Order: sequence, then structure tokens, then C-alpha cells
Amino acid sequence: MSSAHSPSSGQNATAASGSGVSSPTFSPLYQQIKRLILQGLQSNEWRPGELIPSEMELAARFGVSQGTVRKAIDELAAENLVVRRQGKGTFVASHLEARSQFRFLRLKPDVGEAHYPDNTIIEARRVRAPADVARQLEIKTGDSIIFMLRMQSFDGAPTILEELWLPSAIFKGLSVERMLAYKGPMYALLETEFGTQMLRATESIRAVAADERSASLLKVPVHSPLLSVQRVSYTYGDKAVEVRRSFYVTNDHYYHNELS
Amino acid sequence: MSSAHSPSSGQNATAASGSGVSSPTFSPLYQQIKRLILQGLQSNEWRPGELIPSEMELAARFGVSQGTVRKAIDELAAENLVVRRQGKGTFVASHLEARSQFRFLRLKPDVGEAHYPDNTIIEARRVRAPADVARQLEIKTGDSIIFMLRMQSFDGAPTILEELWLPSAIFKGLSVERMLAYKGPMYALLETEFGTQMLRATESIRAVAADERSASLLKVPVHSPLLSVQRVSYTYGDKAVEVRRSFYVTNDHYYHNELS
DNA sequence: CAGTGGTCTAGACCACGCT
DNA sequence: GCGTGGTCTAGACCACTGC
Repeated sequence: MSSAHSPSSGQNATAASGSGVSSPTFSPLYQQIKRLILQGLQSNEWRPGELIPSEMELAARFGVSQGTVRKAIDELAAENLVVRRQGKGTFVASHLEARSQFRFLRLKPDVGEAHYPDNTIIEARRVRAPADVARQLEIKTGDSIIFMLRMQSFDGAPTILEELWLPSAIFKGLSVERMLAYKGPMYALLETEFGTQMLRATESIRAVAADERSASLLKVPVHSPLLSVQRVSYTYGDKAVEVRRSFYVTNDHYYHNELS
Repeated sequence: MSSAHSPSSGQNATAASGSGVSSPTFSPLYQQIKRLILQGLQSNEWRPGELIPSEMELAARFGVSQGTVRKAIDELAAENLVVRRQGKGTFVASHLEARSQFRFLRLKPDVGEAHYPDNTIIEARRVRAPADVARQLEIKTGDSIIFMLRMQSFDGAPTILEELWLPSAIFKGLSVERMLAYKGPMYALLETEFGTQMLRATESIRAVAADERSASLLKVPVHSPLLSVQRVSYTYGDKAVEVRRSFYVTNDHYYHNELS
């Protein structure tokens, strides 16, 4: 990086090529830097909650200006992958922190403050992936997965009935016993034990009628309307790592969404 | 803006004070610039779909560098208030454009492509604001508002039953006849006729049982589960301008949401 | 070709958090 | 006081659009 912008194309070629004659694949320098930092995150060079190197350090390491690193980090921060703190540095985002606790829990009480629900595990075992779950997880039907059925209650009122599936291949060594013993947020467990972070998710939301099992567990009449939320969560590289099917009782709570 | 950063504090003082001894109220220059551009948008100096002045022009007008204007516009673009187009300029966002058509319509079909539904107005008239609606619109109970009940169908299948309320005070001259005659997206009508743009909205989502009227209109059995979506829409200055209560039939459609 | 937004640099100073 | 991210500037060149 001697002067102006001319070396940029050199940098570009260096970082983007690798395989001779392939498609153009040009991208701005800061996007390449972003990708490099992303690799560091994905490879657990810096773990959740930890400090990543300062902008100056990264600029020196990658041979670009601080401004270019800054723009790369700006995007990572916008995607909630890192958190900037003035005077301290830039940290890898973590599900263990209080303020990211509710990022994936959109159910709010009609009155009072949101808080994390009590958690009762009804069932947890290793099963073979059903076809529909396998498809969403991009694994093969019949592959080993961990299945869990749990109930979440607010102030003693059963509110969320939740089935979830986790591919055994990703969470090697995750034991059913460990899951049965754990009471906190699932994403925190997966992050601390496996370094697998849920970064984003898509949800399909419907209204459905409670079947007998759901009704009995949630203590509502059969055929009561329930909010059905089907979620697929992704980690780095848009890799699907969890399927979750939840049924929310929305009598005293509502699913909150912001459109913009 | 002669040199370095020193004039910034002067600029700061100029733009942020006004009322003598009040609280610090300091803010970065680019935030002040953003606010100035926002005023131009709000005052319809540039209308939806129109080009705003170039970064260079704005920089000259406000006496700051292009980079500062750029950062201000970056934020406005991130909030979907303006759209940048390389080589052309920066445009005021508009609900009339194809790509912002589905920004507020989150219902997707299980199969096939999303498209805009057919629209049947069942009822439209001027009424006195009920207490709950008035509270959400931050107006007084009993104030005049326009009420509308409409049905939206996909491929002939009734899918969305929707009540909406618009304060008469904001949409002066909006006639019931005009609304009855109009078939397209409501937000486009309000934008073209009144220059009032919906910028963001909050939604409260629940599962409810169809009452007799809803069931009959939506052609589903009474007590069928329906997705209830209660929306409050806001324009510039976080001013509430619409309350909308919708009931979605989620048999062949689902409400799509992305978490990140 | 001129004009627009997009990228990149280098260097300055500010605000904050720690020690 | 020093190191961090945050703001601001000035100036260069690139990529795209339309005349």
C-alpha cells in the first residue's frame, strides 16, 4: 500500500484470485478485509466476548489504511457480529451478554417488563432426522440429530411449547444428559460448549389450532389458537444449525415486530 | 469550515444551541447534517422519488466536507429514507417503487411468488376515534378519523381482513369516495395525495379465533385460528399516522420474519 | 465527456476508559 | 497519559450513468 489507490488493484488480485481464469470476483478492499476478519471469527481466532485487535493493528496486519478496516468493521457491527465500544475496543458478539439475550425472543408481555422464562425440558433424545427437518438443516434424512421438547413459562404460566432439532454432526459430544441439566438460553449453551454462534434466523409464523398434546401441556382448551413459529437458525457461512418449532400462547403476550 | 476539526465545535454550538443554558445537546457534525437533510425530506423540499442534491452540493451548502455529508446520507439510506444509485444520485424513497412494495407486506405464499393481492373495500366512513385507537394515534378519543374495512385476496382466495384508521386531521380532504375508488396499496395513495410517507411500523402479532363476522368474510369456519396483526405506522418525527388491525388466514400463506 | 456515488488514503483531533 | 474507537477533512482515483 504505497500510494493512492493504484495498489488496491494489486491487493484485489492477490486476495480475490487463487484459481486462475475464474469469474471476475473483484470486490472492494474493505469487503476483502471484512472477509478476512470474518474468517478469524469463524475459526475462533477470537472467541465470543473477546476483544479483537484494534483497527490500527488490523490495518497494519492487512497493509491497508485504518479507514478501510473501519469500514469493514462497521459492516460487521451492523450485522451484530461484533460490538464496538469506544475507548475499549471491538468485541466479538456473544449470546451470553445481557443485551443480546432478547435478540431472538420476540414474545413480550402485555403488561410489565420482558424477562427470560423458566425452562422445563419434557424430553430430549437422539433421533433420526425426519425428512422435513433434514431438508431445512441441509442434512440427509435419517442422519442422527438431537431432539428436544421443552416448555417455557412466564411467572408460572406455561406459554411456549418448543420442539428443537440439532444435528449431531455439528454438536458432537452434546449429551442428552447435558441438555436435560441445562436451564438457561439454549444459544448460550451451544456457544460456550461448541463455539457455534447463532447469527441470524428466519421464521415462518402462522396461527394454528392446539392439538391435544399441545393443549394439555400448555393448559389451554383443545383447538385454542396458538402462534406457530417455525425457525431455522444459521451460523457463519449461512450454515443452518437448528430447527425450532414453537407454539406460543398469545393471551397475555404478543410477538413484537418492527418494520422499517 | 476552514481547517481541521476546530471549527466543528463552532458549528456544533451554532446548530445545537438556540436556547441558552439548556443541556449539553452536543452531537457530531454528521448527525446535524443528517437532521438538516431530514428536515428537507419532511418539509417536502424534495418529494418521494425525486433526486436530492449531490453530496458535493450539500457539502458546499452546509459548509462541511463531502465525507461528512456522505456519513449523514449513509445513515438515511440505512433507514430506508433515501436510496443511493451510483452514477445517478440519491433519491427520496417512495412506496410507489416496485422494490419497496413488499416492505410492509410480510405474508408469503407457501408455494410460488409473492404478489400484491386484490383489494375489496367493504366499508369506508368517517367515525369518531375509539379510545384505544386514539391512544395509539396520539389523538383525542372522539376525534374524527377515517375508518376502513377491506378484504384482500390472493388468486381469488380471501386471505386478509383488515380494519384501518387514519386521523382526519392528517389526511385533510381525503374523501371516503376516493378511498372506495382506489384499489392499490394504501401507502402509495397516502404518499401521492398527501405527501405522508410511512417510514416504519411496529406490529403486535397474536393467534386468535375467528369471530362470526371474520369467519364469514374470510370463508373459514368460526373459531378458526387467525393471525392477528396490529400495526401502528409512523412518519417523520415518529408521528403515528395509521392504526391497522389485520387478520390473516395462514393456511396457504405464512408471515415471514428475519431475525438478526 | 462530465457528473454522480463508491473506495481508499493519510493525518488530525475528540471522547472515552483505564491505569 | 495512553490506547481505543469516533469524527472530520482533503484529495485522489474508480465505476457507473447518461449526454
